[in-house]
Amino acid sequence: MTAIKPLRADARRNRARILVAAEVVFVEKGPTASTDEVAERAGVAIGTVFRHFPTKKDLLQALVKDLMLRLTDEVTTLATEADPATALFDFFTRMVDQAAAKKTVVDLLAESGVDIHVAQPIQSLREAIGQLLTRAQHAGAVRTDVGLDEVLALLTSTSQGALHAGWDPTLQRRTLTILFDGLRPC
Amino acid sequence: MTAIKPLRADARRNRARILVAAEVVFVEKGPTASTDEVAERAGVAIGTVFRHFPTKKDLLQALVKDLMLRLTDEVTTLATEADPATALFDFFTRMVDQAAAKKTVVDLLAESGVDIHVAQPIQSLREAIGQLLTRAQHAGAVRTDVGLDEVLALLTSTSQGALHAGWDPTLQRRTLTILFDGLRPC
Amino acid sequence: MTAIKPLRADARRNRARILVAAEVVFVEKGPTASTDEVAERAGVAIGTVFRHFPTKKDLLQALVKDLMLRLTDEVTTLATEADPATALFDFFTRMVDQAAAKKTVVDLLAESGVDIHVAQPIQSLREAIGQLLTRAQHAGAVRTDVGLDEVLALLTSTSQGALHAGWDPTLQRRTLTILFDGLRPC
Amino acid sequence: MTAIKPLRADARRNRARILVAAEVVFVEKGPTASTDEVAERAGVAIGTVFRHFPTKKDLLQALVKDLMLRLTDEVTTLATEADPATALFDFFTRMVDQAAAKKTVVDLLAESGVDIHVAQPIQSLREAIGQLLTRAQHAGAVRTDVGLDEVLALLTSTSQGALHAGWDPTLQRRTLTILFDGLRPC
DNA sequence: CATGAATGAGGTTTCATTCAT
DNA sequence: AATGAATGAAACCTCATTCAT
Repeated sequence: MTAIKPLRADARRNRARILVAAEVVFVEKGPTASTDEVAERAGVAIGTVFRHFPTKKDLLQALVKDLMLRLTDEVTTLATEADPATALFDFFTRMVDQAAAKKTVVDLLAESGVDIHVAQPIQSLREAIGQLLTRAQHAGAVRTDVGLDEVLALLTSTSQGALHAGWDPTLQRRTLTILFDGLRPC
Repeated sequence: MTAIKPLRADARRNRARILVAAEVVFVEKGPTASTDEVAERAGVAIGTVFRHFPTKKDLLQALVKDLMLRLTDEVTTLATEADPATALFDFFTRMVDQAAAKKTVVDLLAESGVDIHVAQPIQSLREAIGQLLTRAQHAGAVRTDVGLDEVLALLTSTSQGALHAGWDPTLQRRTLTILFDGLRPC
Repeated sequence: MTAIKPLRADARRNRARILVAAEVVFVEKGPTASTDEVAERAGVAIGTVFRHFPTKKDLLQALVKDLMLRLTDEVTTLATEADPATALFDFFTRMVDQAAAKKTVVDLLAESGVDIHVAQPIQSLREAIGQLLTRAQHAGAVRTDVGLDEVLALLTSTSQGALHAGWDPTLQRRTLTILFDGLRPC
Repeated sequence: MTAIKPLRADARRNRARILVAAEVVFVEKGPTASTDEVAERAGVAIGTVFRHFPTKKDLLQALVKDLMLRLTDEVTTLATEADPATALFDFFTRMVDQAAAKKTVVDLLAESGVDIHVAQPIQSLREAIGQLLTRAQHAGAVRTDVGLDEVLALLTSTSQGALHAGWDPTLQRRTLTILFDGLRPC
């Protein structure tokens, strides 16, 4: 149980602005973009960035954690509210779309050799996606011999692939179609 | 048409050693590894690296070009000698295996924001893979409504995905199986 | 004549705690230790340190002043109550002992380029030691051609020397013995 | 046995210039002076300083080592050529004089928390001074119950003491006189 | 008065690239 | 052509000091 110290209003505001700025900057220039640039974009001084994230690594990790939490929320909603037969495919599609629009932080993480110490958020996401899969299988929309690991592997691969040049939306659909056909019972 | 100046024997030897060293180093540490380290590993002085490749970018591009040529050779052989029905899947599998073993240079390229000026080698590779695909389709092993672009997209995605932690060989096979099922006629 | 504003009870308490903390921290890490660390050790916020001591320099100076006052007290007691023939040597010995135990603030001062504006406390200490010397000379324990300046010079030198590695207590005694022999009449 | 790689002429020249500049700068401003300033004074770029001394610590240590070597030379000359009865006192006096003229690097070292890894040069110096002492004792100029450790302790103390404000040359002589009286047989 | 977040100059260090040897 | 020292911009990070809460 970690007692999280409540931050002062301005500090919390700055923390948020830094994370937003960091996402934008790193998405644009990759994880080698300078911390200075993040600070400038966030409209704070460089020292403020380092007060909140003592290391660049810490900043990247916080970014990942954040993204994971947002994703988990989204997936959980789908898992409880959407049509089981299509929810997994919908999520898959949405994720790849997002990845294509901006270099995901999952990617940043992979590229910058950050040691993953965000186990818990990742675990939550994994479980949420697991629900999607199970429900899709119960609904007969996905083969029962497909495991969560394969789904995740395909998801991350395709998301990252979508980042690279030359994937127009049409190509994405066609690629996903092939994948989905592989996942379907027949 | 560029007239290629014939290099002195020792110069050509050095060029080769640098490329080998660069591949090893960048595979190990990612594209942010220092050029110094490449030089040391190649057993030459840093100045020699820059004489052959005026820029780090140039070094990366040469690496990509090199890899493309090797891959094209391999694919061409498959396309003319192997069983049409399985050649595409074999190649696909082999490529993912290699990617899992070492960060491919395709990846390096993507990460370092290198402007792609290796059009020609890439084009050759593309065409060679196109042959594999066509022959597989003629042999009835692949759906005829699948295009070369989708195949390439899936190939690069999966290759890059294979780099990331947690893909044991078994997972790779299972993931590829799903993909291949998606590509097959039924 | 500076009218000293009476401080509120909590402010006075904080001031004292900061000084104690500063002595501990600077003794441990040298005068380059960060003011943050002093604040943390004192259990106050950084702003509180700067309210009491507008500058790091001020903090160092206050520390020196404090030490001088304590030393002067001690010497004055010796000068009025102890055996004249041994009081100087006793004091000398005690001071070197203390210096060996913890980096004196005199030393801190010297290292941090602080302009000496602690003239008055230093003057008092000087006079107190002067008394010790005079009385020792009257008692025939110290040569009469030795001046206060020399005594102070030897005192500070030896105190600082005692800080450096390799001065075990035995070596301190032997070194002081030589010094004292030099100070004695014959 | 460390094989010392012979440096290129310009590299050796730069190394020397950096050391000279460092001595000047650190003497003037203390060990907290910036490495940038050393570079500027040496007329080289900042990167050159760090090529020769990868860390500020390294630069300080090299400075110490250098000084030790020069001192050892000086002492050895005295030990073989000068009058045994006065050589020790001469050296002692000269060292204190130098210390008074410029903050010695021994002092810098002590202040900057540098781990001493200059054992060998220090040992040589120690031995050279030991010779001075032995010869002075044989010549009847120093008490035979005085050890090398005490002499060194007094030497470093007095040298450092001489750095601090208020030691005019006259005071130095008088202080040394007392010390020397303590060392002499009577 | 106390707090502690924000500031931003400045320090150390790295690294692609140039150039004298 | 090879060498490797020099360059210097830019990165990361620290810390004395200010100021809103």
